[in-house]
Amino acid sequence: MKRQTTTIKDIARELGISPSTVSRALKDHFEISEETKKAVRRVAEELNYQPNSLALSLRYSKSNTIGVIVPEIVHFFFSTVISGIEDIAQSKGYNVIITQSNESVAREMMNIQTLFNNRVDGVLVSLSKESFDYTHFEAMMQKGLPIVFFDRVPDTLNTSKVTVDDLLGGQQATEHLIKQGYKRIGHLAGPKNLDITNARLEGFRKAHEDAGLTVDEDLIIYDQASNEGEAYAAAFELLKTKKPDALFASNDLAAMGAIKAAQKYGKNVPQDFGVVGFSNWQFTALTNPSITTIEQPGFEMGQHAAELLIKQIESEEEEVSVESLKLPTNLLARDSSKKV
Amino acid sequence: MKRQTTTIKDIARELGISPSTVSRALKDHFEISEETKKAVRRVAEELNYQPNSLALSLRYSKSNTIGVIVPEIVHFFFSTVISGIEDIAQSKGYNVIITQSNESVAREMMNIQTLFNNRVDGVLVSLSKESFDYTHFEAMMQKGLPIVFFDRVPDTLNTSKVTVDDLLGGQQATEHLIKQGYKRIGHLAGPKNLDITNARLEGFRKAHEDAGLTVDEDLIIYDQASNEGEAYAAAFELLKTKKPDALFASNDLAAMGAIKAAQKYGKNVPQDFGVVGFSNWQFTALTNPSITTIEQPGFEMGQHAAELLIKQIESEEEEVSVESLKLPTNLLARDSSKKV
DNA sequence: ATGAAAGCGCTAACAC
DNA sequence: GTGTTAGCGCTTTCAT
Repeated sequence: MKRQTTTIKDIARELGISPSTVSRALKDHFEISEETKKAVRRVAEELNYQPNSLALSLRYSKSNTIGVIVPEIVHFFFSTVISGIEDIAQSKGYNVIITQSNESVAREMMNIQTLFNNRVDGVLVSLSKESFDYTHFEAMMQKGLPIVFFDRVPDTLNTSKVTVDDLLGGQQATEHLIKQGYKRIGHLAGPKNLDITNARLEGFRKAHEDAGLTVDEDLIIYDQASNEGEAYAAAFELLKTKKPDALFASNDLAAMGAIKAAQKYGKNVPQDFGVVGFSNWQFTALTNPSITTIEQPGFEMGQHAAELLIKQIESEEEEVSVESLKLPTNLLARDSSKKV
Repeated sequence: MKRQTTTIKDIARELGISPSTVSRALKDHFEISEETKKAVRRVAEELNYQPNSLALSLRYSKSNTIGVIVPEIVHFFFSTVISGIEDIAQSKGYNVIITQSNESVAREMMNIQTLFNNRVDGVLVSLSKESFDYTHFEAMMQKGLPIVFFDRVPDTLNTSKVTVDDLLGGQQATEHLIKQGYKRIGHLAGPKNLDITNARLEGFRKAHEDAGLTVDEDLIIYDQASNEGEAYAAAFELLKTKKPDALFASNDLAAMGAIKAAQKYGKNVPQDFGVVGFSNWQFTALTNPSITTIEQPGFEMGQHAAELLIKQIESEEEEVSVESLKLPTNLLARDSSKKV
């Protein structure tokens, strides 16, 4: 079925004037007589005229669309970010095209290419887990495509990024446990080579330092936190050999493992054993009242990333400004005071 | 920063031929000499030519983009549907623009208008809770915009719809409980005026009938299932007065309420009290091992909806074909056999 | 086998 | 104050 549309020409013909006059009248151009303007507006209304954005995009070489590449949409954190992106985009008159990499670099490369070909004005990217090489993004940026990264950002690329303040988060989490009276806090950390692992650990150390405590290095376990089972085993072993009185888990699955290990070990969580976990998955926070959660501000991240990108798109500067934002985390505390 | 692009003209200039020849060569037109084609392809490759999709869209009045309106993106079910939509769209060369209504009709009307103005080729819609009037969609459809509804569909509009087979789901859920040995099954139903409420109830009755059981109407509670607290109260009251041995909850929050009420009442779930709940939120299924869940096939729904829409978009017919699909639900059974 | 020209819908410099 | 024209990038009819 053919779509019926009225164009500027239709209005012009109707009124016996030229298309350019109509165009100007619709934009309230100062050289057009009030009379003509009124007439044009009336007819436009009558015929239910809607400007053709495709024509505009072509004319201005600007699509007013931004692209997004996320590892997966079906993920609480990323869909929250998308929501934040939508929020800003909408308010600034941009459409949002969502694509997902499914954690594959190949898909990621396809996506960025597709988005570029579809003339998006800029792209927001959170890297797939496989992405250690960023040349496909670099190439696009060199072609003049503005890209802002969020959450999972490239370490080397000189570009705008929005991330979570992991140091602060690590500190908040640890402080919380210390405040509850816990002193021997185990740490189920991520892989040693990851920036976030180290930032969170730094926060962990800082909190200890601030409280006048020393960190027992034996209580830090690296790279055993990628799933619940692994974390469970690591936590149980830790409990047996090093007797921590609380656990800091680097993600929510690890936190689940930690809790189960503590319970298995005879601990009462959260009454006599504290667990705090980073989460971008919301499940822990919502469903497990025993875990104190460090919440990642997804919506705000989306907002900030979109704002940065649009600023870059609309900037006249030849030289792109590079900004790095670190958003504060949020502590969702549970009542888990250690019984003294 | 200006975006550099090579156009067909650049290739033409480079080779000293006309743009139209280049265009034809690139489409492997039979009247172009093999020699020219080769040269064109070579230069296109060299200059990294990418067709301008905006120009194409304008030329063909087809954007190869479909719009989506969901109540909210941050919702397991809807993000799953979106994922399914992406899947099909991608494979058929369509972009997807996502918008959310945030459960407001006003936003919904804005969204459909925006999408229309942005020349999407068709739209997939799941209605907001506020939407009982569908004239804004009807108007668009009359203008020739293909629309396919999914999950929350309009009852009156004559249009393609994709939904879940609630009757089957209700039946599956009930059968499951009956098979476990439960005989007095309470039913926390939705509002009486909703189609899904009645379909699920019908399945509930059918399962009873098939098993030679009669339904005790007193065990059916309407419209007290919209949140956990409400459901809890209703379930507790039901337990006290009507002594059911199992509960069928019309959604996952209600299921949570039902479980808590049963536990409060001294029941052991799932050992001596069965609970089954519909879920499009996944939380129950993933996190509460006591609830048997009727899963709604989100991904498949997205796929089917997108397929239907694209078929409609690409159909040459003047008359749009209206199809209604009901997708089978999936029972995620838990081990909750009644101890006999 | 290839080129010139018109047009998708809109805008803006340049007429008058 | 309004019309004419050219052009955004591409395709396609009509010439040659």
